Amino acid sequence: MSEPGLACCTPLSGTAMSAEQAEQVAPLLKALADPVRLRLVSLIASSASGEACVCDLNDAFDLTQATISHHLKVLHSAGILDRDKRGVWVYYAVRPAALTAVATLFSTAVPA
Amino acid sequence: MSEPGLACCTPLSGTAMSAEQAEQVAPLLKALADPVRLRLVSLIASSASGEACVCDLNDAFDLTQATISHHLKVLHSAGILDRDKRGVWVYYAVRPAALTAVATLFSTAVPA
DNA sequence: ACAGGACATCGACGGACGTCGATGTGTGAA
DNA sequence: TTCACACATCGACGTCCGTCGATGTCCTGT
Repeated sequence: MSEPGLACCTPLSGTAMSAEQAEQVAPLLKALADPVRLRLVSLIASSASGEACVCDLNDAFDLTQATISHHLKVLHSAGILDRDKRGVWVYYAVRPAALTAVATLFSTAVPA
Repeated sequence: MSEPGLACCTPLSGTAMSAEQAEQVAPLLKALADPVRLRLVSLIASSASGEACVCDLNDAFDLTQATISHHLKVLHSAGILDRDKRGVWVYYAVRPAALTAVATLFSTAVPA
């Protein structure tokens, strides 16, 4: 780490994101930072009923059912998807609060 | 992959995100899906002049200068940060288009 | 009770990621 | 020219991630 001998530029004024806040938001972004999971969320969100069962999601990808189940588990654990077992089938729905949280984060981050 | 023998639910109507679009947006989110990089962007964005030099950013973390330089390179390669070498020091600035792209992505993804 | 289907879990594999110490590169001052 | 400094790059290490095949669990007909 460099010593604070001389000031070369502005001292980063204003209230930036705290370390705790960053550690809290990063997992949410990490869950979305995957092409497959991004398409999964998009597919579910663009569905007419706002939800989708795993059987349809499986057919939309050239991936194993185990892999899709894994991705859905990641999205569910991150609080992005709601899980609802109805009989034999399992329906996933997008939790709007999670996505709007990300949207507001980046819309308020840049004041321009 | 399951055979489309019987329709169990809605066929995922509406225009969802394409595979190419997902492959294009995912790296941008992956670059932001890290607590350190999130704080870096936040620090630069909340700076009074809208930019920050690496020397100040180094002091804000308990990490090696090599690690900070690596994170800045990732953010720069993803098109999130602009790099401007001015004499001995290097200044990084947030590219607003990248952040607003993410914001609009998630604000339009959920129609509610 | 039994069989079959829908989905989750497990264990394993290859590759990518975050971090570090060491070294390289370019700039300004003495 | 020589030195010190700011920053980038390199090589290496441990860990996490995406994907798979195999297996387990739960539900529903028959």
